[in-house]
Amino acid sequence: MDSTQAGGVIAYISSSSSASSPDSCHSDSSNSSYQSCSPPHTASPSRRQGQPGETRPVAPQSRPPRHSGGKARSPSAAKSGITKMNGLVLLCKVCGDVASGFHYGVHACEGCKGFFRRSIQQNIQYKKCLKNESCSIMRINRNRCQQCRFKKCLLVGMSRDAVRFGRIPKREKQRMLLEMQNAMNNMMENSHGNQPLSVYNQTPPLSADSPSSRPSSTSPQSNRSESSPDPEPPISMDTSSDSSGAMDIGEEEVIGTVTSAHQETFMYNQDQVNVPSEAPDNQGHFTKVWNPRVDTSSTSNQNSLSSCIAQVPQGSSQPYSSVCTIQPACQNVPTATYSAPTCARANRMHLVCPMNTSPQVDPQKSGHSIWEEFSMSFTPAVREVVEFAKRIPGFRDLSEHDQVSLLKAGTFEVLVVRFTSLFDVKERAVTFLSGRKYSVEALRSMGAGDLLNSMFDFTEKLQALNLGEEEMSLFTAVVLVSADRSGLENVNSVEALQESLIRALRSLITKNHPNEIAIFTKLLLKLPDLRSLNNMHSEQLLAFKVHP
Amino acid sequence: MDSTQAGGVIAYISSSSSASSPDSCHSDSSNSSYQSCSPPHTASPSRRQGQPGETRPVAPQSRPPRHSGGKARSPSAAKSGITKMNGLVLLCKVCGDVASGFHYGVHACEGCKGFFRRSIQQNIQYKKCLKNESCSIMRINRNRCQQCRFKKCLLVGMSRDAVRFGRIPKREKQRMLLEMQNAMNNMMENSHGNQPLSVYNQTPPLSADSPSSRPSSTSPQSNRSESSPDPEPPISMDTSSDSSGAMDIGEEEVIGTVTSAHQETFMYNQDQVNVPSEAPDNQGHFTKVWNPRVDTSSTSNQNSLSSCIAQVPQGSSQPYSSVCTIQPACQNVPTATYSAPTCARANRMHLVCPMNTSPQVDPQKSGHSIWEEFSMSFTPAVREVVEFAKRIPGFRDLSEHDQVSLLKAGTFEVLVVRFTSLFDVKERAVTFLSGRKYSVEALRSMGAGDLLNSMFDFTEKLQALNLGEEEMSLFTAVVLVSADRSGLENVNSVEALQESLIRALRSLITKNHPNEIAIFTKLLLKLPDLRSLNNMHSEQLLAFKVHP
DNA sequence: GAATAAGGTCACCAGGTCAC
DNA sequence: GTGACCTGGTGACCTTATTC
Ligand SMILES: [Zn+2]
Ligand SMILES: [Zn+2]
Ligand SMILES: [Zn+2]
Ligand SMILES: [Zn+2]
Repeated sequence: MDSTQAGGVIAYISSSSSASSPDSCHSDSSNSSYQSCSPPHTASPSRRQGQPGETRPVAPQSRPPRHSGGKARSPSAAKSGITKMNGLVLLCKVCGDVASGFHYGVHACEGCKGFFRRSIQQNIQYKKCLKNESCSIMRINRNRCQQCRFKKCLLVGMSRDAVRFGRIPKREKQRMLLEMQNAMNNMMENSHGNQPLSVYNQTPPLSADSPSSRPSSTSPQSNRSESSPDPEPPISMDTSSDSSGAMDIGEEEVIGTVTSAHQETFMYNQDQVNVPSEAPDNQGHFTKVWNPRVDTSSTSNQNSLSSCIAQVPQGSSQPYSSVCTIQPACQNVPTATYSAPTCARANRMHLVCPMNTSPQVDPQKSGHSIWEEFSMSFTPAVREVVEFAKRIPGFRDLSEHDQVSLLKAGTFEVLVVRFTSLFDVKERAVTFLSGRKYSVEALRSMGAGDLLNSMFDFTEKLQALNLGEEEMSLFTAVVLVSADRSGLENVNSVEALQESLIRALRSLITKNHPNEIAIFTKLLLKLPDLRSLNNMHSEQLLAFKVHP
Repeated sequence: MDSTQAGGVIAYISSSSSASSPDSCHSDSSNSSYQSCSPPHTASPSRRQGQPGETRPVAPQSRPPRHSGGKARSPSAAKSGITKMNGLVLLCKVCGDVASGFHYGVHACEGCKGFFRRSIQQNIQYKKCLKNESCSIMRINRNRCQQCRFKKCLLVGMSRDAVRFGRIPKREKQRMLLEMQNAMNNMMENSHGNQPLSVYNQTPPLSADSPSSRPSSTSPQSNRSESSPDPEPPISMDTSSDSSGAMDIGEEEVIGTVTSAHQETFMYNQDQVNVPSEAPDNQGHFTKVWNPRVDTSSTSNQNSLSSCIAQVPQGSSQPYSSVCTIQPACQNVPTATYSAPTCARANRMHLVCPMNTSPQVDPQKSGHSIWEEFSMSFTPAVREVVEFAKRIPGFRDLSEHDQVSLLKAGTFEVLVVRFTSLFDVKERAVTFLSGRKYSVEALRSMGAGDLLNSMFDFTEKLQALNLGEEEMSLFTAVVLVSADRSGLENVNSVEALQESLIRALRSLITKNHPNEIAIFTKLLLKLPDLRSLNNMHSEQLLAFKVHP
């Protein structure tokens, strides 16, 4: 977007004038009439500060397609003054960068101002445009074609005789304000409608200007970058540093315990992706059928959870709703898909869930039975999660209520993580319970929707981190204790538990990937993604229940 | 990454020889230490003065041409200008050689700059890599595989769109310096061991020496010298040292830019909680209705938004729905509360939203008008968020679609963070638009539900971290780019952007709270909480719309 | 005197050159 | 082809002039 060319108007800035409350803005700042807080140490002597927007890039990695790189910052307006009116930041009418004032008759950035000055001072004749003399002029490409830039300057009205000296006449200021208001109102009006983007390119409200505006052109694009693309500088600071280095004794234990808990309660993991050619319906009830291995370790778990958790799978439909969907039903074949309940390819709503037996619905079955079957299919996995939770050091010390709450809220997220191995990123396919593998496209055509896509994306990114077993285990534990906390009785203890697990995870990663501590950060950033998946899932499930 | 070359910064150069200290090279005025030194005797006859190495007329002190003599630098950079800051030599991000400047968006050496230029000019198709397309690119072998070299260029972010002309903004420079120093210190401290670039430098083990020493810098940190124009005589010696590591230059800029963007686009902050006793209607359109105080500042904002974002908010109704709720309507009084729509204390559903004018509903109004009024009330704040987003370095480089998507998904979260100051944790009360403060209990009795509680909890935790303005700003930016990604066109660019912001945030926190890096982790863990709040909010909003 | 813009300065770069 | 060097800009800041 970059709206760039918008006419001159633009950007909202804040200006608070009243300073009533001292507190926050500590910065010094101040000049009243201008904006609010200013940057902290501004030392600059005589300038007003305010930094304009600059944009800078920094982009980490790039993707080749469009050059990734980065974009660049916006230059102008640096700190000096940016012109604004009541909080509005004006943009350069030529290139869309932040304007530094009213130059040669139009609001323009320092760059365009200088460019225009030079152009008229020395009677420069720029060399001909290499294209059609209609290059778009935006901040990032304004230096690519002088002829077109100059043309644009003239087009928007820059002229030596359009200069205005001295302070802005009050009257004019008022008029401007008014215009802006109108523009804004318009904006809002249309905004009622919906189409997001369309509006986007349309014009600038602002009056007159924007002559040239073509649609704006070209494309937005590009990405930024500047500096740091790399995955992380060798040393660098970072999170890990805080720990002093050495790993805490307790941490080792936590790591070990969590890891074995994970391994012993997770049977659907990678190695089993050997498609079992057949494996017809497997579950009868659930347990018995689904997996032999449950026994030993899994089965026996009942302890504290048993009481609590036992209920999870069983009781209120709630548990299901919060947890359910994802799940491969049988031990070797995970499944995965997801579709919007609304799809109804098959003439009937159907949850194309990755953990389902199959993405298709048997038209014969009644809605109720489908739902039931579906619910049961993931029960085993849910139980595994519960078992896993119980073995997380400290988890059982939480109140039963909180244990249940966390499980209700977090099981789905844990399952998503656990089933990472079930998604074949390379082939972009997912294996279902039936043992069949379906390509994402196929699933989409069957009605799978956003959730599936999102899960795929998530899985892909997670797999890309190439975590080891221990890391996966710890991460899984973190995911669980980081589940939604609303309704918890004792948030603090959960937080404490979370902290210890996080610490262990960090140490582990620091140890295993000394040069890529960013992995830790990336993992933490997966948490919000999981939360989103959880929500999408809940919504679909709800819809599914309503319209089976 | 391979080579690791630290991200750009780094290597201290030794110039022992006396000659000039790097500083000396500096030019006058700014003392910033970043400059480029140029070759000694410049042979070129006619140049404009400003050339590097030369003495400039005006400058207070002329800098003697430093000349090479003694420095031993590695290869390239010989005489030409090497960019350095206080003795730190920047390295090419592609090959690790000494960088000659910031080219195509990244610090690069002359070789890589030229190589990249040729690559993009003629649309060169290099022949396929003979190995795995993963050749490491270092100074000594950079010419061995063109395909991989070009790939590396793109990877580190070189792009025509990332070009930056003109001088480096002072403020950024300063920041950069500071960070470098810090980074260096850190590096020294912890790492003994690794030294990436060791190669280049000789090294000094560093320590203590003050590298840059001299006027400014002696110690790591601090001091910016803003004004002093180089008090120092040209000579001196300097620095040598090595090191590496370090923060990327871009980070400083990112921090500065985001911080000012935040400050300048946030008017509802703290200080304004002064209740405006009156403030009659000022605006004529919606504005008028919703809140008197909107006037001036708020009203006028149309600009940028209008153009750019105008579009953002506008499009689908979505924006509102996804964003809406939280908001103080007027510029000085924030409001905040939230209730479950389901409550219906007043006999009618009502969204007790913190950003609403009041927790109560006027029984006279129609559901529709209430909804409308409500929607409008937060318009200004939403607009501010949009404006803020636009100024996040790199945000505008995303596709329009993705910009809109992120804003739709993340505005609510950003607002929750922004309005942290509106919640009075001590008294457990929230101020509404009307200027009245309501205790949580009162709100609950009016129907506020879980969302309010959760928001309160969130706010409390966030406030407890005691973040400074810069940190809050960066965090806010991170929140936005970490919004739900489903539906994005180009997840990778968003991710890259997120990474750069995260990196900046981490550096900032590391700098400000060297002993509490856990703060960084805690902040990241706030993201899933925000996601949950967002979902609760959406649900309520949906319910509200369905049953106004 | 404060605000505000034209112009000047000069730190910095994209590109072009041309010995290797 | 490569990359050290130049040339021709570019634009962040600053100084000076003008107007309210
Ligand atoms: Zn411009
Ligand atoms: Zn052109
Ligand atoms: Zn290089
Ligand atoms: Zn190669």
